[in-house]
Amino acid sequence: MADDQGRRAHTGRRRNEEAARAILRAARELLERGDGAGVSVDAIAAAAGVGKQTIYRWWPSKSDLLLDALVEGARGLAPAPDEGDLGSDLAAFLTATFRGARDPAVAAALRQVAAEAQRDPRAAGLLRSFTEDRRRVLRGLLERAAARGELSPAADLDLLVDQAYGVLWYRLLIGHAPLTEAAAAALAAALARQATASP
Amino acid sequence: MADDQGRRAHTGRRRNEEAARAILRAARELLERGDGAGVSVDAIAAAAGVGKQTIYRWWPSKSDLLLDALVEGARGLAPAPDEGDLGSDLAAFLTATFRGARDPAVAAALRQVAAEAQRDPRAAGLLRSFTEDRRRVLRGLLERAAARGELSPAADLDLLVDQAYGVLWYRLLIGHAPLTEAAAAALAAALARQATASP
Amino acid sequence: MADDQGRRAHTGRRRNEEAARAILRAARELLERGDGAGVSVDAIAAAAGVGKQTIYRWWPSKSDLLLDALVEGARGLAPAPDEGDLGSDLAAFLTATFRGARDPAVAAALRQVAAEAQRDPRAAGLLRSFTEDRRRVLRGLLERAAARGELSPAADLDLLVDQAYGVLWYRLLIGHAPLTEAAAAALAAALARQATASP
Amino acid sequence: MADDQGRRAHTGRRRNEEAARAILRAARELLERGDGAGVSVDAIAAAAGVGKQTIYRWWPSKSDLLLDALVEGARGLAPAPDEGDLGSDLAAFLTATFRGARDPAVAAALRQVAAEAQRDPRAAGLLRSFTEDRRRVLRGLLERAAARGELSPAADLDLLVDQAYGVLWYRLLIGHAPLTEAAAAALAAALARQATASP
DNA sequence: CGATAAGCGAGACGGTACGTCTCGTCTTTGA
DNA sequence: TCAAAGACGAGACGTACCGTCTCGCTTATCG
Repeated sequence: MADDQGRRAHTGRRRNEEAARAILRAARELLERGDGAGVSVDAIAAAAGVGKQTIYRWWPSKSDLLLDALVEGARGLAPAPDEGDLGSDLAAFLTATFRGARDPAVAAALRQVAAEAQRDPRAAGLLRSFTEDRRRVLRGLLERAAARGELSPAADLDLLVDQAYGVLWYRLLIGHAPLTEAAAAALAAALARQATASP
Repeated sequence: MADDQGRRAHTGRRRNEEAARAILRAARELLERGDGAGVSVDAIAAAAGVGKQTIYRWWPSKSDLLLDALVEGARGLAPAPDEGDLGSDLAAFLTATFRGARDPAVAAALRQVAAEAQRDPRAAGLLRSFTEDRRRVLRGLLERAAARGELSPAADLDLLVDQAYGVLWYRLLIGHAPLTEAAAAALAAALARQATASP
Repeated sequence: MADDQGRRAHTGRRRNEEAARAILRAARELLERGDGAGVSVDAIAAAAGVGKQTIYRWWPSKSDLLLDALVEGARGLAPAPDEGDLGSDLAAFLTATFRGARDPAVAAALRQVAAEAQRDPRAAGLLRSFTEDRRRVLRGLLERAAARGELSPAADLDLLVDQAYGVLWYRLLIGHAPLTEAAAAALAAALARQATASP
Repeated sequence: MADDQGRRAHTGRRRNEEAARAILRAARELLERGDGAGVSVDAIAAAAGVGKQTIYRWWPSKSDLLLDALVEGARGLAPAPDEGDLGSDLAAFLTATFRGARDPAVAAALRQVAAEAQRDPRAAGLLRSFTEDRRRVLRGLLERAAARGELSPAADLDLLVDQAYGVLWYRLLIGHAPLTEAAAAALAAALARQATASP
């Protein structure tokens, strides 16, 4: 399906990065296409023109692959702006983050990985470290605002982070409301108000 | 596994409520026991001493069963207090809600159902309506506070609800932090501050 | 309501003999068709319109299935004649036996099972007991001749059996010469001569 | 596994005979060790401390390698004696042949190659020419006896050869009886009797 | 004597088949 | 007359091999 014209060149005993890329691309395409249908490893392998073992050589399980496909898609999504103002920084960050998660392939991958994580401890670990990383970025943004004295002393940074990503995941997984930019802006404003309000 | 001593009595052509209860009980036990291992319908049927068809007679799919097991466990958890004060109402509600979701069987069921919902549209619908119901309760609480004039005109009730349940689900599914009562209280205070702060 | 040509009727909790028959039939057809190509379980399942698990429910491994397909095909091949004369009894038996083994499906099954038996101890056991059974029939024929005093006292019945089946298997597996009826007759005559010759 | 002390010296652009020998040795060791388990090319390569390609450079397929390992082991086993007497010549030849095939590595190789031959036409061809060669030796022995006038005019030389090797292969592949020297002697005597008996 | 040719260990690659697992549907049979 | 028992079709999972390919190295041979 992916690259029909021309076989991939072998790379001998070295990992074939092109094959790895084809796998990730196929994974993302299938995630995007099949709406939550559940993507099979066989399908990914076939779409990438790859033996199944080549997938399992580099990714210990389907979850790892999906997470990588997701990270690939989410690359560069969260630059963590620093404009000197909590409100605008938050708005910029959450808007970008929501926009990234709105990408169909990214959204599908996030959802599938989250689903795997509920069954497979290994997937849970992967997802945990992925989210940990994202949390740290947002927390850094908040810490800079705190250092500038913008936040009320009562503000709980971790709880703020939980609220921001909580809304994201909640909407993503339940699907009761879209991840619009307006929603991101409203959430940013609300969190800024909460963080600056005196107790 | 479940009811060793004594066979269940047949009830003729009427639904055997005792069997249904045994199924739910077995489901909850397996959810609780198998830490995220993924519970199979066959396992539930065997544990309940029940034919698989008896399960599918009353629940159209595994997700429906798990959701019922969950609701069974969560029964009465959300009384939506009305004490006349936003802060204490929110604290009471969130504390009770977090406590309910902390129950191992309830947590496991929520996680499994959420996982199913990412693949199966039917499960997604079920989860959606389940959460919709919970959202409505919390929104009612907020609306009453608004009617009492406690909220800033800028407060976005739906967004507040998303923040509250977002934190719950986010912690539940990612597992980076526990659903303690302290967390519930802190969240309640933060949301109250946000809702009452002037823009 | 075993309706339209094609679908098999379910048999509920009982083994579906029709499905088993379809599996054996498909196995024999594929054995016959694919000249030694090696028949896959998936192919058999697909050809029989059956889930793979249904095969593995009744046959613990591919070898068992192939052996059954073979026995099915070889049914009634070895009536062990008793006409009161060693020469004609042997000729009749070997001719019938060779004719049976000349059937493409039977030959293919024999060869495949023999191949499996060289790797898989379980298959080896199966093949052993299959051949044991055939040996016993031929040995009975020889014993009756011995009881009639037709054999030299020096005749070694087991060795005669080994010679007869040895030629069969040797030709079958190496393929250097066909299992013609003339060959069976010549072998019968040679063995009779050997068995009756005085040391 | 094979050569622990010291790496093999490179031979530059010349074929490294030592590597070839290590491969054959590893193959024979694994055949002997793994009781019918089925020896993989990867395992042989690893045991010989050799790249897989080095195997495929010199042997076009696994069967070729196994057959070579076998021939290596069976070297000099079949001198085709000529003592001027059918009985003793046959006994000497069959005893030596059975003894050779009793060697665990030789037996395993013969069995594995025979197994391959049932699936792979190339392996079938190899096995065929290997057996053809052995047949010719035994047939030569018989022809000399015939030239000496020892055989009955009714004797069918090819059928005698088939019986001798048939018993060998039959016992080897089915495993119902061992390839003892006593069996070889008995077989030789029986075949001599058959060949000399008047019709 | 330096360039070149080939063998070598290593191991990734595309493929095929294996045997296991679970889902949701179906029918029989035991109480 | 139900419901337990469990077989069934479907299809994904992760593993084991096969025979091919390329890399980076080493050594003999040839210009």
